[in-house]
Amino acid sequence: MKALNSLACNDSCYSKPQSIFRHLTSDEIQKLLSFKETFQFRRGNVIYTEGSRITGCYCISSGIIKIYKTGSDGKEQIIRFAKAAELIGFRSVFNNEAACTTAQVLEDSIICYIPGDLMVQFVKINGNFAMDLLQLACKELGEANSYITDIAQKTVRERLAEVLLNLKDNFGLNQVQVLQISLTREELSNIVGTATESVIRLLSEFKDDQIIELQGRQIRILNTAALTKIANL
Amino acid sequence: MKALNSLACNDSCYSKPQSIFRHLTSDEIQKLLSFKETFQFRRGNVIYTEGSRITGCYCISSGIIKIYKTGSDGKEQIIRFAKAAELIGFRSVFNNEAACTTAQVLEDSIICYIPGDLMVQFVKINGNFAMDLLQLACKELGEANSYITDIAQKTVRERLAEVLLNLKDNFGLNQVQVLQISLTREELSNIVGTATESVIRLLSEFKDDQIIELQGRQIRILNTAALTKIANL
DNA sequence: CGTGTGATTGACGCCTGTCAACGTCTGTGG
DNA sequence: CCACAGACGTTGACAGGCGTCAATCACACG
Repeated sequence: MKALNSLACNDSCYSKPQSIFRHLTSDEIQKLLSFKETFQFRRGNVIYTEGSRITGCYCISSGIIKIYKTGSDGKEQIIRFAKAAELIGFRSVFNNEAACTTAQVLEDSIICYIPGDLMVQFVKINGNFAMDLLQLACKELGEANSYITDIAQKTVRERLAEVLLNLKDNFGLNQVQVLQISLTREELSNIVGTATESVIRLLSEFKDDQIIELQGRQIRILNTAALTKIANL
Repeated sequence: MKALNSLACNDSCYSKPQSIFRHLTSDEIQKLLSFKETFQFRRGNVIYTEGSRITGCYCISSGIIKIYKTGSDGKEQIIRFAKAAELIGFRSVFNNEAACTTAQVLEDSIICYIPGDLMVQFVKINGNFAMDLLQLACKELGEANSYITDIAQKTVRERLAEVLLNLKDNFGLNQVQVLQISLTREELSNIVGTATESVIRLLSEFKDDQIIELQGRQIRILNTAALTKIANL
């Protein structure tokens, strides 16, 4: 992890229309700029660890982060990913609790740290910002609820298909239909909630059925419709 | 469902220290009182249905509500319960989306309806209220994340033990250690995320091991320590 | 008393987790 | 330049947890 001059963070944190900070006034933006710190992280770096106290939120300027919980037997469960312009760590800040997840860098990232008391201050004085944060929390809550239902009721096969579709929606495909996120088989299994071997076997089946192509960690999606059908959406 | 004179709702909605409305000013409380409507619901009544538009939140004055999602094969997945002084429906209101869950009455309830635009208005003008709501959403988010990890990684046996412990913490035991919430075996299975028959078999095993006693839907918890051990917490 | 809902038990088999062995690739150090 | 270690991926064997189907029982209610 390396501290950077704040200017190194492009303005994706606060000026883009989908930014969580879009409703701050220009005075508040100035304050944000003067307090935030920008860091560079490399693959594998841990931003915060489950159980640790965190004193602020992190806004992703670039890169990809995985957010996971560690189960009682030590196995990771990936809860979600975060990419550019997304905010992480706010749950612990607002609840004033230790982090309940670990945030680890999947692809080299530039990340802005925003002190928690500043976030709280903005919530209290800027109703529109409060609404945006509330909406963000509620959006994640809705996604979590769907996730619970899926994991509880669907087979591993269905869930893997759904995960591939979600990754496609979140990270897109390149010109040759390859998923624009690189995950190990183990990480895939930690999203689906299954054993690594099961993921490998199912991916092979999908390949045999010409639904996907595999080349190391590159996954080329050939037949979205088939995946949708398998996912039982 | 029967409309009641507002006075029929005791003041648990807004005056108790743990109420979500505890930080409203007296002016705002007056406004809340003039806009809220109070209804009586009976077991089985549906407060709102997945997919429907809801125009406000509901604050439980008394009774117990189950919140569930319906999976693609029609099976219910119970996400959580709500009891006195708890707020439901706020996710849809703030995100301005259709409800993603169904709320159904388990035990006869008195419930206050609060128009959504009033909630939004309070969030925007009262920073402390906004913080409380944000904390509520974040608290549920943290619980949902734990739930995801448990369902993904634990066995049905572990999850059932954990569910019994959670029910004990949420609804308590009476003088003779009987859980103070009455659920069908199917509802239990819809929390755990398993088949009804599996719940029945595991409950019988717990009974054989003298961990619980069963009498119809009454579950008497004899050995909390054993449950904790089984739950692998 | 018939009907319906919920609870229970047994039989059966498949999905899926676990264990083990082996192959592949990359980076490191001698 | 090669050997080796270590991480990751793959495949096979195997068992058992758990879902499904079916039959029966218990109980409440009109």
